[in-house]
Amino acid sequence: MTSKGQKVIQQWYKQKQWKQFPFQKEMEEAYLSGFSGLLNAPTGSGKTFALFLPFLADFINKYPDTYTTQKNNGLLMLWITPLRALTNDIRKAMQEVCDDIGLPWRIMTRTGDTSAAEKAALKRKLPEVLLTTPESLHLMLAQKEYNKVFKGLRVMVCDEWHELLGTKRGVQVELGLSKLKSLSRESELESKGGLRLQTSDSELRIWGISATIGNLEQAAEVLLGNDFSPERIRMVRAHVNKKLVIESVIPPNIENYSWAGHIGVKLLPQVMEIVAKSKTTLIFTNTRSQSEIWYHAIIDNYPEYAGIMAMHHGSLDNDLRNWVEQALHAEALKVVVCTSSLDLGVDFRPVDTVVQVGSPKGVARFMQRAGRSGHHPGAISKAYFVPTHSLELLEGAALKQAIKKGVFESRDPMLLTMDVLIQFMVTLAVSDGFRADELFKEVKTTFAFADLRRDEFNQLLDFITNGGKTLAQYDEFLKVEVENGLFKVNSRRVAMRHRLSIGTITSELSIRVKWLSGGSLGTVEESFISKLKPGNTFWFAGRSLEFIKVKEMTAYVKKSKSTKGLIPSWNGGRMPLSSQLSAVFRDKLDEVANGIETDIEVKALKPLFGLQAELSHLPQSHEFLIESFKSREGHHLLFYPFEGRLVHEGMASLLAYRISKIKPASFSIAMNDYGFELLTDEDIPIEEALEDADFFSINNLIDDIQHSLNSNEMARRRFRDIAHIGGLVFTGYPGQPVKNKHLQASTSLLFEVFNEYEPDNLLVRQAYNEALAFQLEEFRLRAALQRIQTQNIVLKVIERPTPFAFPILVDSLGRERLTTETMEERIAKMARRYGADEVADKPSPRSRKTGVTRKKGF
DNA sequence: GACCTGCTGCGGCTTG
Repeated sequence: MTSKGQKVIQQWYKQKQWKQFPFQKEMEEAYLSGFSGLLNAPTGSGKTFALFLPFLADFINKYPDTYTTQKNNGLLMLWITPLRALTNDIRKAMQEVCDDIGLPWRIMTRTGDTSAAEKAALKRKLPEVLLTTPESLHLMLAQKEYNKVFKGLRVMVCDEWHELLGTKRGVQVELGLSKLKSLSRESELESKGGLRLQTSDSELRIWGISATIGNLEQAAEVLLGNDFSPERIRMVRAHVNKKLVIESVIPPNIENYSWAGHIGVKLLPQVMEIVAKSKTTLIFTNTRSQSEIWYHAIIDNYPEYAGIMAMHHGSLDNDLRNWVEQALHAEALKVVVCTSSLDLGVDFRPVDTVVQVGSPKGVARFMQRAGRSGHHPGAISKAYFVPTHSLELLEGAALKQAIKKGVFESRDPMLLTMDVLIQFMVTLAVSDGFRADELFKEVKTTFAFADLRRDEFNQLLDFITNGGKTLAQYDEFLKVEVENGLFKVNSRRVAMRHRLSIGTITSELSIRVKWLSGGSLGTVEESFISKLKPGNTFWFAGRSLEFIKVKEMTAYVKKSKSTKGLIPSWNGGRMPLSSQLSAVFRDKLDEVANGIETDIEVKALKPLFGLQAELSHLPQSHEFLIESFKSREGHHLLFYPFEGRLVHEGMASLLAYRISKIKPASFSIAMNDYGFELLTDEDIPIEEALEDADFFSINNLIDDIQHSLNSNEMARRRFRDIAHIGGLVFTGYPGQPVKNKHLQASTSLLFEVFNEYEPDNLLVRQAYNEALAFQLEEFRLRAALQRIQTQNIVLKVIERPTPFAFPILVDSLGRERLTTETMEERIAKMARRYGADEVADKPSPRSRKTGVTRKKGF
């Protein structure tokens, strides 16, 4: 039997001359039967309509009168997206449907872009559907009488949930939802009449929309929370078979292609051939600096592209980025060089080709990017993989295989992030206040805080009211007052400061680059600008700029004619090769070692692998290769776990520590995504170390790690963000930021104080846990060690660097130094080498070049 | 024989 609502929708489809999406029926059935759940569908598959239309049908069925007589008030649907830009597009699409079927609804957005007038209008009369971001949702929860806004809510949708899951923004969504769920239950009890006639179906429904990830079931669990019974949950899968063609660009002369490097401009001619025969191409690079370099290289060598080429990355001014996006839409551009900044967002129909320069580091990321091309239903996505060094070409083969086998990375949800919870508690205290028992119960329904203990919760309560054990004497930290059991912020100043700092995204302070004549180009880092002298030229935003002066965090520039100049680099996150892609990469390597040569990438790499076998060994899956050689610089040991650079970093420090227990030594450490190197100026007793069954063991792992690297420093860095999110430091009023150094110093000081006087402080504990989980990838490190223990160790003494070793030896910038020797021993050793007088001024050439200090990030 | 990495995302304006 077809309901009235369904009929209206079907008519709409007919009017549009659209076919129903294949998963539309299933989605409709699930929604109309009152389920909550997760819709697994890629972007561009019509997922917005798939959810919005059943929602409309459901409404029309239940309130046919309202549908025709416009008698409706209040928010019915809340739609959360991770991107401001998405809200506008979706709003338009929804409004069109409503207008088409004659439903007099208002669809509105509420983000940081929303003007004060619009916000006022929103308050005066609530729209039926509101599109927003996690941050804006929390800002609404920080308003007085927010319960009135949300009490009639029927459905919450979280779009692009895979993007938020696994982040603190995701936890923010979980917490916000828990509040809305409990509001819905309250109003259910109160409601008599109005729109909430039938209690049975008035319960809040929650739907997530997610691209395919490795843990979809868990994604649904996290979104819905622990109080959702499984029989009310549905998973709807779109099964949209998007045709994807992947091609690796093979360097013409593989013998001469560089063994190391990350830029890849050597293959510019091949890439430009692809660009020439495509309509519109996106060239994805891994770093902002790399996109500047590529843009520069294209303009230099293919000047005819001036005017039809653009660049897009996160440090460019918003106006510029918006212009690029519009120009893409309008088919005014032939090629855009970009970073992940174009991973998501508005659909760019004209794009028919995607080029990925360098390793995409993960299967999902590559799929996402490839999907930016051929965005019409039924169109083919075409993606090219461009290796930046020889061995990386094998990743091309691995990517193809992973996609064929349907391997996807998981997004692990974050747990017990106390900083986010503190912020949420103060948010509620700022608006209408909260009661401890009720809030504890609500918070426990979230996946993130399912294991939160009451004593921990009490610690947080104490923290926001009394500053905890440590900060009790500072007024600054006494934010929340308790009146008759109600936790509430009474100070207007505290409330305002809190609203100013809602959110979980923290960022480094940067220098804005502006023309002398006004107009902003974007931002660069302070460290880059400090390298420049007035009159120097640098390249940024695709232009040659002359640096004039710095004033109030702004670098002023004017146009330069010089074709040479520094290109800025930015310090961003370090993405390791994902464990899934690493695993397929090892499989491919095993095929190579067994002489299987079906992939064109493997065929092309034959000379390289031949040389590796000749100079050393090609490890099969049951083997673990270690290479050892001596040079002027000292004794080198190279290990190849193929587990991504973060794991290698931890493993390198760990093994260095374990070796140094046999014989004290100072190690220099270098690593890439495939392996790592230990270097010391004395003989390393590696055979002896390998005989010890505990060398690769996970016994005492945490202990040994804490001895081997500066976990304090790692936690301190993590603590900076935590303190920020937890509201322990104030970053200043908009437009007049607190100087970064002050912020750095005060979080550092707080960390010291806590560490010393309150080591069980929840935020400090969180800092150590985060360092372990995200900086060291402890879980993966364990798994890798366990795997290695089952493998046969193949130790090869080599004469000269192998194709495997070379890129690591080159990767000296990430070199770290681990010292277990006493200072006297080191001085004595250097004295023996240089003669006593010179010791003080002459470090070894290697360490001068690479720096003894740890790289930023640690 | 030859090199030199590190992404994205949001929000807020006036008080002490």
